[in-house]
Amino acid sequence: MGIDRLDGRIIGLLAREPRIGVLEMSRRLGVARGTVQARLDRLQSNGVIRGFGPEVDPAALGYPVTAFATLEIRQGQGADVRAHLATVPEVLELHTTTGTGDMLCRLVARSNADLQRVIDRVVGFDGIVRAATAIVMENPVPLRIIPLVEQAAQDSGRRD
Amino acid sequence: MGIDRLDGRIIGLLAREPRIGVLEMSRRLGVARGTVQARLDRLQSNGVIRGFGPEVDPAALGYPVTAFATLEIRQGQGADVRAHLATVPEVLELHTTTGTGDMLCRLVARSNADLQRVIDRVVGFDGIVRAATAIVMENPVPLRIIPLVEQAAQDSGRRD
DNA sequence: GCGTTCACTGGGCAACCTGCCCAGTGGAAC
DNA sequence: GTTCCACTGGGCAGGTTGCCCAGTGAACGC
Repeated sequence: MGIDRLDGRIIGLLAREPRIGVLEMSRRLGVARGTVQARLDRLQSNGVIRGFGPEVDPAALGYPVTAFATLEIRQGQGADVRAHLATVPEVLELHTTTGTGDMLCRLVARSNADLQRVIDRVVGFDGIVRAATAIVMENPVPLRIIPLVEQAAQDSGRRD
Repeated sequence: MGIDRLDGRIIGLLAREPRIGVLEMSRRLGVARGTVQARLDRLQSNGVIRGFGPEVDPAALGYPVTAFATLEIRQGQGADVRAHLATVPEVLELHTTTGTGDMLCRLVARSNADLQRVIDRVVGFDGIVRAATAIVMENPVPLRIIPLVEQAAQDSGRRD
């Protein structure tokens, strides 16, 4: 567990120019191609790099509205609620949490009006007692990982 | 705006096998290579596909704890708070929202104890009045987009 | 000290894919 | 009917990948 500075630079390069290729990376980093290849293999088998899936923008797909819903679940209904929410395409992610609610989910919708439909579908299930929804207005910091990668690379002066 | 079924299948293929390449995709989808290439170009210039950055797992990086913090901001301090939070590597994303809080941010930390340090750093800023934190226990639905893509592809029988 | 292990280097090879080009076809819109 | 557009199927040079190898140097255990 943990990454060193070279790993950090590899991830940084990939994040900035995803289509860059192993050869070009080795040139930029000043190391042999085999080294970059080996590092990449290790990062992937480590699970540090989970994959290279396309980043799809829900807004461009016609779903410009994002919201977070805090759900309160009836005792013992957790599994059913999870299964139900997994069937709703507009539910982009779901977490179970400590705190006031029991679950937190990220929703998208075609419009504010459409959000009502989505929420109705989400809460239209027996195990859900209450839902509190917060609509996202701005997204000053979009989901990012580079600063954390750099932090992690700094923290460990280790080789692997 | 919007995608058709072929676009949906292209995104689906890419999501399942990100390293697949245009040629192999064209074979699987039974269309000409140029078609897939043109579709991909369009999806990217449309902004539907934002990129192909590596998906990095914070847990594998040594940050297994995730939390969501709802922040209450002093009037007129929004911009300063945004700038402050952007400098904290453990802040993975930040949204301004309607509802009880003014902002919602996703945090990671090395441990529950470390989370205290992160929260201290987050709220150790003048413009933040109050913070409510919910620690994530489980993540039954990890961030996903495919179901929504399929929904969007269904909805439009359109060519583009 | 001494041998082993491991990561990295720098090189080479065939196979494959990319980016780019082209002419031809079929359907839809005007 | 004409034009426009997406798609097809083909070809080409250049670059990249995946794989292999021997040699080097540093760290480790004995």
